[in-house]
Amino acid sequence: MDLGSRTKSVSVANSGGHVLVVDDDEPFRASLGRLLRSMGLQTHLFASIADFQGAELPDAPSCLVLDVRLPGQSGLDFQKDVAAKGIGLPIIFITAYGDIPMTVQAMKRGAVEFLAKPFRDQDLLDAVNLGLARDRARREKDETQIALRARLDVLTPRERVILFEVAKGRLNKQIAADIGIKEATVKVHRCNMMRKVKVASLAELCRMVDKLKLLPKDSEEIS
Amino acid sequence: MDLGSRTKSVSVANSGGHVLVVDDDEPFRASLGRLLRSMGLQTHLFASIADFQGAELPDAPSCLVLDVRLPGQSGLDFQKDVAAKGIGLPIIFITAYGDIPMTVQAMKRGAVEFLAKPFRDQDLLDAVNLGLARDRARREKDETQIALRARLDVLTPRERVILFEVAKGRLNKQIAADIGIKEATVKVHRCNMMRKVKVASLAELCRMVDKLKLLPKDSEEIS
DNA sequence: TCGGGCTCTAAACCTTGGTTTAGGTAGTTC
DNA sequence: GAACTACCTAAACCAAGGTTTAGAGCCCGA
Repeated sequence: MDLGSRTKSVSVANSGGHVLVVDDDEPFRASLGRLLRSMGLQTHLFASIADFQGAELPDAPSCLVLDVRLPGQSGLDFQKDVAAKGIGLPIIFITAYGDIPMTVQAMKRGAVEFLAKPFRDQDLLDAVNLGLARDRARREKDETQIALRARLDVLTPRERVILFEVAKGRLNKQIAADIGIKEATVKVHRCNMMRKVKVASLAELCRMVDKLKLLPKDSEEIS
Repeated sequence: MDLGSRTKSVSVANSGGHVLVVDDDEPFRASLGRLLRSMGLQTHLFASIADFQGAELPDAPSCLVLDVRLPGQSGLDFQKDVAAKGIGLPIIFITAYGDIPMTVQAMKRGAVEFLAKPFRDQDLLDAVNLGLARDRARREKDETQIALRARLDVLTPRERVILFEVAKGRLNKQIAADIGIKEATVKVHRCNMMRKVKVASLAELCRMVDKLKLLPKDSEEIS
């Protein structure tokens, strides 16, 4: 990336977002910050991973622009840590001294982009857009999951049991026999459960439960 | 990869599979073939993409080992073609003259691995195993889809309509009003439909339909 | 053109689900 | 300990789903 001489011919298509930059090269970092801010993005600049870790993550769609070679921990190791911590922050790597194995490793672990310096401004902005789009999707999914769990939280233990049995397609009388109560009672629990989780049909209930179950799953689109 | 001097210390963990190698370097190609065959894999060696395209794809879990730089079409362009044709064959790239943008592009498009020559035999075998595993999963998914479609094929038009309405959670009487027939008739179609698609409960039906719907979707696991 | 097969239609009958009402028990608060 | 709350239990009644049987229309090959 050439410092200075930013042109307005580049474009972003997102509706705001935060970009977290970790790079120990101050002039480069500042230049990157100017570019990103000029596109209406909010920037958070860090000189090291330690600095980054000390900071609070914005509660908004974000992505991380990370130099591979950093003092202390390498960017690739940090990527692994971030993934292990369950923080699904999309990462864009930039590097002056990259090689192919490094690139492959980063991409395999889900990096959005791996850019070798020097790169075109637009390439970075495209990557940032893609990263922010992914983070938006991830955040949406997380929120959906939280909302689903909230709906389950209002259920009593019995109702919860019956929810899962019903979602499996078992009959009231089968459920009743399993847990040793009368079918009439199962019906009551079932009715209350359906009201509490706010579903009108068995079909809706099944879809709700299935969405809930595939929590660990995460489908990635390839551009 | 060093020609000759193959050791048995390398390992594969798959239960057979086909590896399609496209590389214009004959000695290298042959050496690769020996390595793969020594691990119990079936090999198909091609000197060019044209040769590969003339051949028939094995109807078994397979993966493609592709030199990036080939006479005529480049390996990367070929990857795009293969993907566009809907052939989900996992691709492992090998190259002597790779760079980072090339690597990133290949990985973004779903390549299993991108190996720079020289590489360790085990790295290639690991990649082949991963590729074969992915292809096995893909083939299984395809087969599931075909089986699901076969179950729908035995339905009459009316039954098909009612299947989707029922799976949406609509009541018999609502369906009846929509399509202008008596509720009694809907019940009959519904009953026949459930028997034909071999599901015992509405829950099963919903899951069947939902699996069917996410045909274009393909979740990729990151290693 | 006549039977045979397939589809759509529908009524009758039975099973299952859904809702209301209500009693019982345990824990909590005042 | 009385009142309150939350939960589990269950019967009674009504609504919806499931199954069987059967007739009407249609196309096709004998």
